[in-house]
Amino acid sequence: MIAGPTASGKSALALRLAQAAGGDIVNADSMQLYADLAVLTARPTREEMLLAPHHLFGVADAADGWSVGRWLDAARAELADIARWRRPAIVAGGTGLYFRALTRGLAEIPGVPRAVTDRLAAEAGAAGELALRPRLARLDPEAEARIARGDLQRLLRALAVAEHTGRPLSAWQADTRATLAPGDWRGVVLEPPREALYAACDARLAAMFEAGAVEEVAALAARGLDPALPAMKAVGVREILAHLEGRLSRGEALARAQQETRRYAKRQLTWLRNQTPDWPRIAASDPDEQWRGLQPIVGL
RNA sequence: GCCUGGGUAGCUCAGUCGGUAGAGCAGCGGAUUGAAAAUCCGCGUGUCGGUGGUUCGAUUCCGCCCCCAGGCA
Repeated sequence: MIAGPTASGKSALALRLAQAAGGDIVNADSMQLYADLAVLTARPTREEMLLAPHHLFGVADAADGWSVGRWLDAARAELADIARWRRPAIVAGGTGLYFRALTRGLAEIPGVPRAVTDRLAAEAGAAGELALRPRLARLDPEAEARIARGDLQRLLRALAVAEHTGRPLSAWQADTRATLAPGDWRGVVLEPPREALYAACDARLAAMFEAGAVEEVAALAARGLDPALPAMKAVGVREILAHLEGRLSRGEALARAQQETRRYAKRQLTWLRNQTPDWPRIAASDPDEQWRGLQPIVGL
């Protein structure tokens, strides 16, 4: 498993490893899932994907919002398939929660119907967070205590699960078992110096604009999808949309998208630092150095 | 050269009737179990341009110097 912030070099390293080890690459990035966003999510190109088998890249439609659970099911199926061919699987991506679901597991909670979440969201809009908190405190005091004030997303999720399943979210979550056996995998984190990483983020966003990111978002916008869908919230979509609507110049949109990317990279670093402290680190930002750092870890 | 205004956090600025300073943005730290590129919480990070003087004490008052902007020559 190769984790790391955006623009740290995961894809290139995964490809190199796949070629050297005869392995398959499985995507662990929540946005590279969507077919509509090839440029803006820095998805591997067609040429790169021909160099080794790639799985779960661009397999979802933006109109269809995926979730950790859906990804986990798909990833398990792909991993089982790859194992059948006795090939090594290389899971690479930037979504920390996906790695967590794979290594530490994800609670098996029954799906909550759309009607329930819609109703709760409407209630939150009308009554506000403060009105819903006492309700959650009664149904799931543990979750209520844990969820920070203002975090409406988690509050509604906990409430939805408790009300719909009749069992507190914290109870479901306490049930979690690891998806993969501890000895079956190894993880590594790419952790380039902050300054180099931010420079790479900036350069890549500029390249994306040159490579058609604006046109890509224009096509996505033309579909008229629900702005609440995950794909509509990818970094850069919002900024480019503002540009297309004339609220930002192209240069301003680029600058803001670069800034949002840097912030995103920082959040990823925070996650990895605290959630995967036991995974070995590769601090280099140069691809060759990263490869040399990876070899002893995977025994090549 | 003269006049005026201004040099305070990375940036734009506020402020201190003399008791070592605070906003926004940027930045940093943290949380993270079906939206996770999401969502949320927390934190000022300073030779107050330099140098002398007055003072118990100067970023604040005074002198000189440097820099920036505008005006007059």
